[in-house]
Amino acid sequence: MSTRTEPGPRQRLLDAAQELTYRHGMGVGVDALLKGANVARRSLYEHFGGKDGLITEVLRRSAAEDEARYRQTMDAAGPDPRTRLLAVFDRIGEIVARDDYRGCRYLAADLALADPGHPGHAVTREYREHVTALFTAELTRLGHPRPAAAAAQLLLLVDGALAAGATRPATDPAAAARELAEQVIGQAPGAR
Amino acid sequence: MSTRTEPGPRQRLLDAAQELTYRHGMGVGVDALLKGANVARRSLYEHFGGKDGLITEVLRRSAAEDEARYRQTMDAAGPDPRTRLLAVFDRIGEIVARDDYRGCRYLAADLALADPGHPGHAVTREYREHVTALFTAELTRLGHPRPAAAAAQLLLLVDGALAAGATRPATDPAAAARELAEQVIGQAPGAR
DNA sequence: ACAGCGATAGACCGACTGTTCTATCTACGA
DNA sequence: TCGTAGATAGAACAGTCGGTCTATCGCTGT
Repeated sequence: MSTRTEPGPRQRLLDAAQELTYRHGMGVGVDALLKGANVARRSLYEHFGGKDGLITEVLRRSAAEDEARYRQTMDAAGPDPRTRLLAVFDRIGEIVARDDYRGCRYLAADLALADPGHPGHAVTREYREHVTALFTAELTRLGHPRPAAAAAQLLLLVDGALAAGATRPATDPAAAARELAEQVIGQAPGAR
Repeated sequence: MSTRTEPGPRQRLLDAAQELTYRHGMGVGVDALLKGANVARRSLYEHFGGKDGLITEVLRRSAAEDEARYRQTMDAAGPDPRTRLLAVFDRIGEIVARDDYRGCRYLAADLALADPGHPGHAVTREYREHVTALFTAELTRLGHPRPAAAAAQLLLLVDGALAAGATRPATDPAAAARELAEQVIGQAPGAR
């Protein structure tokens, strides 16, 4: 088994690609990825079969990370579903406020990957389903009359906040989304 | 002056680029644009100075068209500001339902045009300001207590609906956004 | 009739795309 | 100690990118 050693080429490649594809879009050149990871050209094709394979793997890893972040954000907010859901929007507020925020990686990927058959699309689709399921679970626990529909509305607010955060960050879109989220959640029986 | 004649190379180029950049993203090649417009290579550089110039001009024209469409959608909905604003979301519902819908052109442009100094960004920014102003005007007429903030929320809902429409059209995101828009608008004194 | 202008077709450019290849180096296990 | 696997550097591939250039065609106004 791997004794804790310095990250191998595969790991370095994923790290570099994760950052570079976000910062400069999916159009970054292979050369830039290799230089960023300090990795030989051959290693890329050995480990991922090509640029598309690398991108897909990056999306997969990012999705897993972000999904985990959603969970831990909600867990850190305590047991109340209402608080847990609103914490997501507070978190988004922090994210879009960072000056290195460049928009939602998954939306950008879907818009940039022209080929509808690109395996990356399946990853982003699944990611959104997982997040929706996360929301739905909280809303169900809350006794919301339409948990699925409300979860879709929350995801729409997330999308909107992330998009608005990329194009007009000064307007604090996460706060605006949070207000609306309160109303979505507030339809539950225990509403104040 | 120009007697009504067949559209010249400049017009053809704009038309073709408007469609191709939307369908295939900003990454479409110059050759594809030329072939799509049936125009000589030289004409592009004569009229627009290069691909970036063409793209910027396409964004400018699209923005003017879409802004006009917002106005006419609202005008067709009658004089009541509430009805006029909600009509926007009904219209968005039709747009995202079309099977050739490929997402919001302006968001895609901002995400794809990596260089923050690209003149296209100024166009999209101005476009969003105009639409926001349109919303603000209606909300003000309605006596909304926070017309600017509410307009920002409506634009966030528009962004969210357009983004969701691109990634999961089956969920009827425009309807979900419309519900929330009603609540935004409903904060005005004349609320039912 | 002819000059001039706008458009056309298409060769050509260097730079860069993703990919394949050879050759060399290094570390680990038998 | 030697062989092998994995990594390295880098040449080379065909293809495409955006952009420049030459040459020719066709229309218009004088």
